[in-house]
Amino acid sequence: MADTLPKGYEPHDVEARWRKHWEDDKTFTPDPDAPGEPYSIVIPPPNVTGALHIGHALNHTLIDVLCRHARQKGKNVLWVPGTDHAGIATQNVVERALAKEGKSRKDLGREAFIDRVWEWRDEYGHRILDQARALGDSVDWTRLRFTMDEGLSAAVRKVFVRLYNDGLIYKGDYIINWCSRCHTALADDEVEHEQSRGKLWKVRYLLADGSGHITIATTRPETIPGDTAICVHPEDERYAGLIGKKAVVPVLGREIPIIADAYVDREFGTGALKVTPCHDHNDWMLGKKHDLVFLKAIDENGVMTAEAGVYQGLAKDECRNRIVADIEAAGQLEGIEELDHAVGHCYRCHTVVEPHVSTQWFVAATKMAPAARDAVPGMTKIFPETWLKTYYHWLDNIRDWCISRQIWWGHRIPAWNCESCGEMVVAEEAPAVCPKCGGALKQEEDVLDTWFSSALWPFSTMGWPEDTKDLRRWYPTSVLVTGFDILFFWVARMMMMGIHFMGEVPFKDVYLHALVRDASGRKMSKSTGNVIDPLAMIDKYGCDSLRFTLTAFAAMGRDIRLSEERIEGYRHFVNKLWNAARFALMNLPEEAPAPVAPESVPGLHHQWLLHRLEVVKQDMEKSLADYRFNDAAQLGYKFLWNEFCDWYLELIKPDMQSEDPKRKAEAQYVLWLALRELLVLLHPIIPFVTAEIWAALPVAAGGKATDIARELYPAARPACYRPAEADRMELIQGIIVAVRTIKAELGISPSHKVSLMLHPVDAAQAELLEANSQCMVTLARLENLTIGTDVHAPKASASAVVEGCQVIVPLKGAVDLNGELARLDKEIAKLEKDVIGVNMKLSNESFVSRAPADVVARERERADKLLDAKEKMQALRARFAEALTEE
RNA sequence: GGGCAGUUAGCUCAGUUGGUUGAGCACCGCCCUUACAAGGCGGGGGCCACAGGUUCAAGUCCUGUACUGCCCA
Repeated sequence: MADTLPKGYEPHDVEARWRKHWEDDKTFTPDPDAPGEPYSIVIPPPNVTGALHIGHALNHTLIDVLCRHARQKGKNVLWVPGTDHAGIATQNVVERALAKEGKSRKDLGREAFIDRVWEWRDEYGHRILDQARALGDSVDWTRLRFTMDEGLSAAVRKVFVRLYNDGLIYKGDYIINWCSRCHTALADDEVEHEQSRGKLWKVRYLLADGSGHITIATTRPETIPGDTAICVHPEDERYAGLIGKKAVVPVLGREIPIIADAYVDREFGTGALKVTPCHDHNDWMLGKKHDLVFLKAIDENGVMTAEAGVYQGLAKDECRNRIVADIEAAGQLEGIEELDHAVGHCYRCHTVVEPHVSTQWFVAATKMAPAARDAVPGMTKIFPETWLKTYYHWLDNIRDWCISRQIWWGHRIPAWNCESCGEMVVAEEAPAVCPKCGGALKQEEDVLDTWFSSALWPFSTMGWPEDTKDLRRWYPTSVLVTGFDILFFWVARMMMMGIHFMGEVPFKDVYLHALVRDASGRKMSKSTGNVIDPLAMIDKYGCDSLRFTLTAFAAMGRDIRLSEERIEGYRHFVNKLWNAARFALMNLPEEAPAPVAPESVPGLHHQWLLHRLEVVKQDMEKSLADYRFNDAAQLGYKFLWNEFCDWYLELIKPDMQSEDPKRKAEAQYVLWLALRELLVLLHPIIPFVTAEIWAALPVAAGGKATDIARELYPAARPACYRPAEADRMELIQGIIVAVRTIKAELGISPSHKVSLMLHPVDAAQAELLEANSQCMVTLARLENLTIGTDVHAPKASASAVVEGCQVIVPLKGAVDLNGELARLDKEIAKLEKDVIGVNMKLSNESFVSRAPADVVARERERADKLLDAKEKMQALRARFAEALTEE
């Protein structure tokens, strides 16, 4: 058996083999008719053009941990994989490819272009999915979905038509965010505001009656040709006399009214605001309110329109330069100030976004938001809770959602306009002719926002609008796991759609994880060059190392600072497990050891280990139930390393060498049992290495190795929960550590065998020590051990006190006696400090009378122990000092 | 400008209802003890950002200050 596992863990082949096995075997394809409580998660669909980044790795790891654990709990688990079509991003990619051929999409025409995008999708669109496979995602690949699939597209059309008929979708002229590079409208939250240094120009507008001027401040002088009013605060005394007068737009010469509105911030600039209703969101609102003229001065390409007069045809930036120069020449430029202000950028291409008036389609989010709001936290809980306020704030201030995009790749809006009578028909399938006049129909050119189809993801992936088994079984989903950055884009919108169409929230829990940053806390980005590529990490350190690292750092509500060293560090953990398994295999029989009742195995070390295992089983389950991933990882880490490896494996070595077949068989059985359960506990986090070890462990004669991915979480074994035995074991461990410390601090080689004398507090302790003398001899490396209340410490002895038991190591040979004296003094000083601290508490009248009785009792007990230890140490020191002076 | 986090060992972070501050890495000793040197054993290192308050008791609850980060306008 010993040679079945190589000395160091080699993840490469192991991972490849298990990935293939799980997919071929359809291990993660659930049957809706199978028993078990349903548990489902839909993957946050990655962008089909994307490449797997570390954020995906975190997201998928956490979901996978939950899914694998849910399976272990006997649940019927569905994890749906898929991608979204990423309208703007994908179109950009294909347009760039076309540009290399010297063509534009217009050259191809709509249909040919869309065919071309599909070709691209078929060729490259599976890249990110293949990358996800590398992570070990336990998704059901047979249920793979894409937002442009026929079924999901039908769902989009149905939703659109129903919302339209319910008055929740409408078409109209509004000011929207326009990306002149992507050439499309964007939703409010698709605009990223960035702080940047700009200028504030102060410009004089002459009054039409020649009585003077009013000075406004603007950050965007190129919009001056679109001005249709000047607005001041109604209570601003500086301008009180000007309200109702007319001002003249510089250079253009148009007369515009001076109006008053409390919206104006008197402190900002000059307190006088120029109003450009077509080119600013707030000005749009003022324009509507005051019934102003709407003048479009900049077109959708960022070029000045005819309204801009002499500036017509100029790019807006060029216009800015020219108009500022002209104003200055006219003597109307009063000054220029530096100003930090937020500028909106397109979240896809980072071009500066232009507010723009145009005809668009909108979802009446204002009407749908309240239901989504009220469902939290009653129906859906958000973890961590700190995001609750943000969720509410966004929904409370939501504006209608602009869903039309002026691109071709996506779900084309299912609305047709009659070319004869102008009638508009909204329908799931294309009508043949105009139902009103029989005229020819033409479909809307625009497509829908990708997030519109993503919002349906929790039910469209399960087959809606058909009434499918999957939907009945798995909707609503159990939890949505995603980054907080798409709380609005996605989570809130799924809530609105789920509630409206399914009558039920789309998920019971939402777990928002943090962003992965680099070691110095910066966001990872290609341009900064600080990205950590998960695939490269997997290649280098193994998938389990990466997964364990991400899980161990996934503390709630905190960003993860990741560096390669961390992943490398956790590779050691994976290797540690591997080597523990190698040890087990070397010491286990060919076939599974004969079962014994674990609760009746003699041997304090077995009882201790089994007890600890019970505690860890419980704690880990609790951690995962609370989405405390880092705790779960930590529990596994410490148990494996600091208890199972550091102590238990060492403690059973003598058992394995034993001549007593019963003793050896018992140890083999407990080892086998505990290791198997430990593997199951760790499996959700590190699936590959645990699967490999599991398969290598001996099975009962004639039995076949099973797949750990199908194993159930180990059931509780209450009879093995024995805290009293664990405490006793800890005493033995304490004595072993005390001897090791004495050796280390006195410069005695660890391998040098010393004598040990133990003076126990009472007969019970004496008995316990006797019964466990062998493990002390082995682990503390003793040449002999004397136990008894009558042991007489030689004067020249190093000593310690553990749980009242005096630990005495007689010193001989060239040992640094002064060193021991210093060591004792240090120990005594420490004890003294603690004694004083506890006594201060206990002598405090109000502590004794007001603190709970159990707390006071605990402090009393502690005080007794400390005092006892201190007195014993002082006595031992006194003897030792005598020895020193005799020399 | 509004809101939300964070500030604990040299570094990165845990610390769930208030009840002796923990871990990993780094550091310093000593060890090739036949699972693992990607290892073992031992050790040092923290007035928990600052100032108040509540309490018998505060890293933990409250108020304020400073700095850092994020979101929204």
